[in-house]
Amino acid sequence: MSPVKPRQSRKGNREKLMSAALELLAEDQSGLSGISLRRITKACDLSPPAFYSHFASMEELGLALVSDVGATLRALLKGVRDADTEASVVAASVDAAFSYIRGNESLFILIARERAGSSALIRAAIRNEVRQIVEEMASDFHERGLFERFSLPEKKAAVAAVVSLGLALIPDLLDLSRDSPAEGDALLSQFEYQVQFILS
Amino acid sequence: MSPVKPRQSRKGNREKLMSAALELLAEDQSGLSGISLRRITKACDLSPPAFYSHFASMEELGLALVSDVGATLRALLKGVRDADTEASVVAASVDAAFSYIRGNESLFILIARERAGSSALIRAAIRNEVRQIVEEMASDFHERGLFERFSLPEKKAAVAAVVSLGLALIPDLLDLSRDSPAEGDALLSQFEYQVQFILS
DNA sequence: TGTACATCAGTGAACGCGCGTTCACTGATGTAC
DNA sequence: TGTACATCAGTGAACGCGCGTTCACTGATGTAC
Repeated sequence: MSPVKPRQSRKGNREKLMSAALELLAEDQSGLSGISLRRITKACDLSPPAFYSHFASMEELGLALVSDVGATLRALLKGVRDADTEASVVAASVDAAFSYIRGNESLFILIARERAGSSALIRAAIRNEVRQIVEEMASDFHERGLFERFSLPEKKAAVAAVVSLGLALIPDLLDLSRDSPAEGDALLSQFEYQVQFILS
Repeated sequence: MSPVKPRQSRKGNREKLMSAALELLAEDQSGLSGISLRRITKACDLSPPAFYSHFASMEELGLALVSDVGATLRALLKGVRDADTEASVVAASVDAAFSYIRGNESLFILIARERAGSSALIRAAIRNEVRQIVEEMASDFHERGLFERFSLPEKKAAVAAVVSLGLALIPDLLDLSRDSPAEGDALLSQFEYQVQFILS
């Protein structure tokens, strides 16, 4: 009966802010520049100024999110690369990446959207994460003698192409499969064609 | 000496609004959701409410811009397809598209950014323009007997891949070549590799 | 273990700002007579 | 050609709103004694 006193807790609020931002990002479909500091703090039951105890700006929060996603995705892809025929590596990577995407849509909405988004710093951070993933995969293939018909720079170009196509696929996939799963499937099978073309 | 009376002119203001929006979009790098109705009208020496004489909302202006860019680009690519060997068609299309991009950066910043942007309607419109371009090019190749090792759906997938990679290239190219032309060139030559891979 | 203290993540109130949108209006433009 | 008129793209003033950010402050938390 007494009015609820919201009792300030001081643990894990940085993480709460980050995941609230991700949720808002997915709910709205507005990009980082469309969700406000005030909405994020409200979603965490914090006062607006509390934000500044953890981040100097929304951009800094965005950078933190990008670095999280990059680390997670890199770990995921590394784990999947123990297959040792070309076909199985490709299939496993694509499968893993996409099932992860399905389960963590909001992370990828962030990446896909901010890759061409409004903050130059965030664009650069995403570019770096992607480049890192591409370099790791290409070197890995190189060392393990896969795709030997490609030189190392060719391997990088090929992996970069697949990753870029995959990223570009995300917004379309989310949009289309919302009201027509069939169109989503068509998109996916077109993607499979494209991967085949690239990896000869 | 007398204070300038801004004399309302009633001609071509719709177009002025559209090109002011494009300019702001390129100056800022903030996406459609980052430029305001008020800034657009101010750039045209119009009062804010004048906007509503031409568009019901910013989104409607965005749709008009997308349709303009699509029409222009389609015309451009059609003009370039009279080359009749595979290599020359590819080279001419890539050249034409990229020199056009260099000269009309703001149009492509719009497309590249709003492709994954905040308005579902605009994303759908861009998807349609891109799809149309892809279909036209693929059918055209088909009729003229180019790339016969590909079936029609394969041709579409291949063209779609090239276009998608090209669009994804734009923000990176603009960002990187700003302070390091060398990196921009590296990106372009990687793109050439990728086009070769896809078209076997 | 208990107490004093420093730290610093939290608070609410307040600010000025630019925003989209409405309203009643004005006067330039093109058309009909 | 000149005049009366309808249309409708323009105007300035006003609105309420959510925003980021500042400020002086409070009180939970962990550490040193």
